[in-house]
Amino acid sequence: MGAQARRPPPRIALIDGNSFYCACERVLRPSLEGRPVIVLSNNDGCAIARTAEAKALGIAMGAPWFKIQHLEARGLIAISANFALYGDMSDRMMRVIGQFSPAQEIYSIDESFLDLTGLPGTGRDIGTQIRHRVLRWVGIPTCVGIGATKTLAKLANHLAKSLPRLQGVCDLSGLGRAELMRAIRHVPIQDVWGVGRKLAPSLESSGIRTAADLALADRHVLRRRYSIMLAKTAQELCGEPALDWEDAPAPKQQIMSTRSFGLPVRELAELEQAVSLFTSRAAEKLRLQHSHASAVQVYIRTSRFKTGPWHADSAVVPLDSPTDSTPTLLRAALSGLRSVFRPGFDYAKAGVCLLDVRPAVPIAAQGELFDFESSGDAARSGRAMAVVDQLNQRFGSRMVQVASALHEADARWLMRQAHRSPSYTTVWRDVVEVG
DNA sequence: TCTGGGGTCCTAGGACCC
DNA sequence: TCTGGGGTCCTAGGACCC
Repeated sequence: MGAQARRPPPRIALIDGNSFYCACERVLRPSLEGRPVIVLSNNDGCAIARTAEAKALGIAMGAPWFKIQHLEARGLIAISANFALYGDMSDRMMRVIGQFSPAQEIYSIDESFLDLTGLPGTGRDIGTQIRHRVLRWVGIPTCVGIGATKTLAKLANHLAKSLPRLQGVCDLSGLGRAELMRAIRHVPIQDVWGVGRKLAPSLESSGIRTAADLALADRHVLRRRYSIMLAKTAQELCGEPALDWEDAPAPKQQIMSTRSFGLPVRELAELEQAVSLFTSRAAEKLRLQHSHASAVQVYIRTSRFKTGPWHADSAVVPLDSPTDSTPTLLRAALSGLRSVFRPGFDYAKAGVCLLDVRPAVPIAAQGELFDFESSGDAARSGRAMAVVDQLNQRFGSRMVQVASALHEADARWLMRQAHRSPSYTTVWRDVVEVG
């Protein structure tokens, strides 16, 4: 028990970028500093990131662009999303954060957990150092929340963001139970990680209105009336870990590629083009993680927002054996598409989802026993796919495509990106000019 | 004209078996 | 043939996350 008692208390940090996508744009265009900026989703549909100045204009997360466009007159700057840039900036930021601890879990493009347990220095000191280094080396402003569990780290991060006097760092680790409850008793229940827009009203009607209320609620009742996840959240809010630590990202179990269209699509031929492109993108992701899929799902749908004839359907096409071959996946996707397509509708969106994704096993160990001929095909197909992926990586992502996807420039269904900024860090011809 | 995309996990319910 | 219970597996759908 003696050794046990001296073990340092758990200390988990959550570091995330403030208005991350906007911050990435600002790194390369310093003139955006101090101005209201938003980043628009694919298709310039809605706001998916907002600077503090944009929030001050009253712009909500997810606000449709056509409803807020008039704010351009008041200085609002809108930028079409550039996910290649954000991914690149994310890699740099995560590497710098990873210098502070050997145990890092990258949770999303702009969020990273870091295990600070046993490291020298107070949480506040380490958090402040992280913020300064990321800002100086990468140019991204961050906030740091620290707690005994992941859920408390998330909550502390939320406090660090909302209380200016904390200067971007909030450390809830090392607090006694009573102090901890005092610290979280003003946090509304809907701000707790794992409580969303459906759960919040339901909990409120049972008298659970704050994070502290949830922490103190009866876990058996939570388990019975809601779910095991909510019971775990309550446990974590008390400082008792209930969620696992994931050092390496688990391979995806499903892989999607889907887009809304820039213009309504009526013709099967155009949908085939789009579905072909989505399938080849998804297949690339599949091969990147060295996996095979056993089924392909295709879906199409008309607009959720327009009145008029409505149609949405999806089909799952099982494959004879798991594969990563674009042509095989494509045949399945297109047959699925033909089975759900109905003429006479204005389709607004389509998507492809690879299902039952598992790590690839050696060709000899899969498929039909004694099926030498198809094994040979699989080997040839594997080599061809590797060449296609190499060419695409080297010369640009659409260099080599299945013929039915055609050239993007010919596709009228492609998304709008009216506010696109150059891909400074990822495309040579866009490398920033000094001026 | 104009409302994102990509994921995970849990649960309920049905099919099937003994 | 009917009834019942217990168990597993699978799938669809919901809720949540960023």
